[in-house]
Amino acid sequence: MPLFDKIDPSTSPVDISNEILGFWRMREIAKKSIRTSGVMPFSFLEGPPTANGRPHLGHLEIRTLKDIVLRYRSMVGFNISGRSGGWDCHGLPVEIEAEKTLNINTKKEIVDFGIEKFNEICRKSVFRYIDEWKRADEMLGFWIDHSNDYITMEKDYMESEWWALSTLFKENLLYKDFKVLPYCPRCETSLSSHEVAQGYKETSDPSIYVKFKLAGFANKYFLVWTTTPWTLPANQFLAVSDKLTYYLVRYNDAELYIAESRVNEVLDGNFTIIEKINGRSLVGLRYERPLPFLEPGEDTSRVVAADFVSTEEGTGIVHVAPAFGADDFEIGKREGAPLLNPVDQRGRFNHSKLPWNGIFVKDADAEIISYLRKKKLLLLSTKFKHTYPFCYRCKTPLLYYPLEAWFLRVSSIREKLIENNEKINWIPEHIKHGRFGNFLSEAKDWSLSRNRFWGTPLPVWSCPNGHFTAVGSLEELRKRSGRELQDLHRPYVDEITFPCDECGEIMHREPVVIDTWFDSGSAIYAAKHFPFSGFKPQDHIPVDFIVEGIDQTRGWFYSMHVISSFLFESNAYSNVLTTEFILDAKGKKMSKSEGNSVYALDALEEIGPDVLRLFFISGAPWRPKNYDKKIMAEIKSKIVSTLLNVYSFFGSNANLDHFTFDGLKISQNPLDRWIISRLNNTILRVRKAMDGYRPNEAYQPIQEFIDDFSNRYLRLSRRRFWEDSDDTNDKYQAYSVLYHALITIAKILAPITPFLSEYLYQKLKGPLESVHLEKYPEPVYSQIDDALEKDFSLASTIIERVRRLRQDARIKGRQPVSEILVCSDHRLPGNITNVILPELNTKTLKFIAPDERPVQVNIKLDYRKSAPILRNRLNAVVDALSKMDQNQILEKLTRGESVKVGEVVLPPDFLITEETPQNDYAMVSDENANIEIFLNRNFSTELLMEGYAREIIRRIQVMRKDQDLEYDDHIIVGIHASGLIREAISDHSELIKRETLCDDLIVSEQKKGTRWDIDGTEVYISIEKNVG
RNA sequence: GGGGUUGUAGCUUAGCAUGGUUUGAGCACCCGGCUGAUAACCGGGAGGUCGCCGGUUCAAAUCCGGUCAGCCCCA
Repeated sequence: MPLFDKIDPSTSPVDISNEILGFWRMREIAKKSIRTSGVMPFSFLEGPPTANGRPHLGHLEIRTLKDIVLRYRSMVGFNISGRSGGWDCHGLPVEIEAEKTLNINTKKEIVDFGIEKFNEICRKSVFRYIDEWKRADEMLGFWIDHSNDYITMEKDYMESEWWALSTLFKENLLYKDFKVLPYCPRCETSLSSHEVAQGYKETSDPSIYVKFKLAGFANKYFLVWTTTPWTLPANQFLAVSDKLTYYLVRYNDAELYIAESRVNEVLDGNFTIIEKINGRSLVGLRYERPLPFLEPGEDTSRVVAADFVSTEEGTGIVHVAPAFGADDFEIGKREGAPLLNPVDQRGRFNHSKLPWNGIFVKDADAEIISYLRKKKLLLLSTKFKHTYPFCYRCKTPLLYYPLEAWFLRVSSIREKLIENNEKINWIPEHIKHGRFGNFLSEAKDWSLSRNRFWGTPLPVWSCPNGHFTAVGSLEELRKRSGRELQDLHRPYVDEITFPCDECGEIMHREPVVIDTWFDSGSAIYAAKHFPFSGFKPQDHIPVDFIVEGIDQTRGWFYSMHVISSFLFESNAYSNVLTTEFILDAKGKKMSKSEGNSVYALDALEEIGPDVLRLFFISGAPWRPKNYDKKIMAEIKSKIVSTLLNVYSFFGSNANLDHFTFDGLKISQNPLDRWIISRLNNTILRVRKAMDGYRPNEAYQPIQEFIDDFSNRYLRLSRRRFWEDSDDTNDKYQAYSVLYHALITIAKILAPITPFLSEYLYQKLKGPLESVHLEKYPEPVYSQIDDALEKDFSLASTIIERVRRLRQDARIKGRQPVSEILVCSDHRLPGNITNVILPELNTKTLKFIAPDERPVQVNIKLDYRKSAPILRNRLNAVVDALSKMDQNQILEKLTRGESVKVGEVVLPPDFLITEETPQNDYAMVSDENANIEIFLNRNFSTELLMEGYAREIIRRIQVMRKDQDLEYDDHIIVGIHASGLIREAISDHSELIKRETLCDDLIVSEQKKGTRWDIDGTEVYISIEKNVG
């Protein structure tokens, strides 16, 4: 019974992962691995996805990085907490899906249908693809504990949020206010900045220049620009900048005020300047509103100063409608004007005095423009292309609309946010002070409430006298109302009322739900049901490590940071890794509509988890990656196949020799010492990368090691494993090194390619039940030998250069040569020379001093310098020069003396020296390594015959392979050949027999078997397995 | 319009915080070679104005300024 399984090196990575998946499941390795974790605490937090969409490649990347870091930390000896999943459940996107199912699209229809039933549909749709998510996690090898997931729509989770919200309310950090917010008139709700950001689109709007007549003047106007004519009925002020200069100009018989810097842009040349004044002087002037249908309130219709007035567009005079702009609203408030809002919540004019009553505001634009034209108050009307926000779900243009809403006073803790950000290790670094830091420094109050249905209800109750109470727990609710709630969602919570503490009136809940970003941002405490459980925030906040897509800088990264700063005065996480998108093979964004997106399960089934995981760390995760099948193939061949092949080589030979591993025995063989040194250096580099949360920096050292291991160490060591070596000790040591390196690379790779590593570990009969129960390899500094690694890099150079030499000299690699001479600063020790001798296929290799080099020096005239001076004496000098003693001239030249040639005296710089190898030698040099190599190209008949013998051996090996013989099958060979080759066969019959496991070599006269042509000689070879 | 980021061979990339020979590698391509593990390997060839312009310096892929292009975020 062989100890090490034979494997087919071309086994597909997908098959391997399937096999290992079964093994893990059967043995419950994941559980055991978590149980055997170390003692140092390390905490993680899963950013919760919404499972109403299918997982795709980008999710796999993020989950791979999570898994790599956690597996690594676990192997290094950390006790990981928070290794469970989480699901984000609430929000508009979920409601959209439910609306689609019901084929409805207004709030009224939802209410008519019934909030209870509607929310039930939402609840179900949230987990539509959860099985697919869990399947993808399993196939990817993401060891996350799904039995312990936190779910943001569960009672405990929501109760924790209630605690948080009531705490913030009591500290006056949660407040209700009337503000102008981006608002979707179709969905009838305000949108968060995050939601707005998703809906910007290029659009074309009217661009009109309107004349606002100065009160008390017949023909004097302010020229005002706007792209929203429908807001003009609600005009209450005009704003100018007191930092700008304005002109009063005469233009087409009217006098107009306009900013100096805009006059040429807006008016064609036919104007004359009447007056030049500072904006400050305009402040306080009164005007007549162009659409005077509505009562603007006392002390309005005058010019005010404002910072936001710019001269990049418009006229430097801005129309202010406080109801329809955030800046406008602030001015209205500042100037104490009553709010004038003639538009209802569905976006229609709702004032009977308006000619456009009942019309959707955007549709009224055209009519308003023609009204102004009729009144001769329109100077100019064109179209204007710009980006404008649309509702990301229903494509309706958003309005800025005054609403009552609940806010978190984020602006009040801006400093704290910035301070806490300093404690975070951002990877990549630039996000800290770039994208994230910039955002924090202008943090605005968080518009928290949504006038919707499927979300965490705001736990604030109010009474008719304007008193508010926030409820912080179910227990408190029970005490106040005497009722027990099983489900905190609407509509159940809406039914709960209780008397006001202050006035005794009945309190009703404020009928809003909260932004779902507050849900996910609450995960640090709500996932643990704080403060209703034993969870101690000081022990777990900040979380050590999170990783999500870079788009979360304004999403989850932000909401967690804000909430944690509010509630725990701490940063929420201390290390955060971000990822960029996975693009298609051509670098195009993946999208459903383009049909080029790749779903997680498809990729896992086609490519396999290990190759995908390697792909994700094959470059920086925070840079976009192209998902290209060619790259997958390269990764597979360079890493997966190579390792399988090394194992396959090891396994088959080790079995033949009945090898069992009994600890690493490093021989004096430099090859062994070298690869062990390389291995330890690799461990060092990989650990450094992993400790710094940069798994991508581990990729290259690992790949380089595997290359050295397979293509240098093993190639040069091969003979040690199969020859009936006299030195069984050396062979055993070689096996121990090969085994040790293999099992160590399996451990190094365990966090990265968990399946392949496990596969190798099992094949190698590792001591533990699973590689994932192992400790991560530690470098053994005494085994690192940098000088030796340098020697080997010189050895590699020599091998490469000699191959070049042979090629130039047309000497096959199989043909032994008598001598190779190397001239370099550094000489290799004899033991390393011996190692490379067979590879060079030379009888001797000598290191020589520069003066021992087999070169001859030719001294030549430098024509470029000498010809213009020697002119017609040139040929005579060249002739004389060639007849002189070259060595004598050389001596003079090295002393810097001139040389006399016949009658002519040549200064040293007229002569150039040129070295050429002596006749018998071919030469090559490598300037980088400062090395010259000479190969003696004379070879005796003896060497020639040895070469022929190797030609024969080679042919026989090919035939063995063609016949699928096992390594240890013995054969009988029959050969027909003539001439020198026939002689070579009989002279070297022992060599041929040994090399090919041939028991009997019969030289026959019959032309039997396969016909070969060796240097023009016909050779016939037949082989058969010796069964005897 | 503002901020961030990336730009090195057909593709994937290393080098860039600490400037220093001729920018290294892998894949793919062509020619040749090696091979009792290999879908592997080795040598050579072709392929780079290190996005572009300018500055600092004896010296710039690297530092500085500007600019162009892609991507992301914001308005």
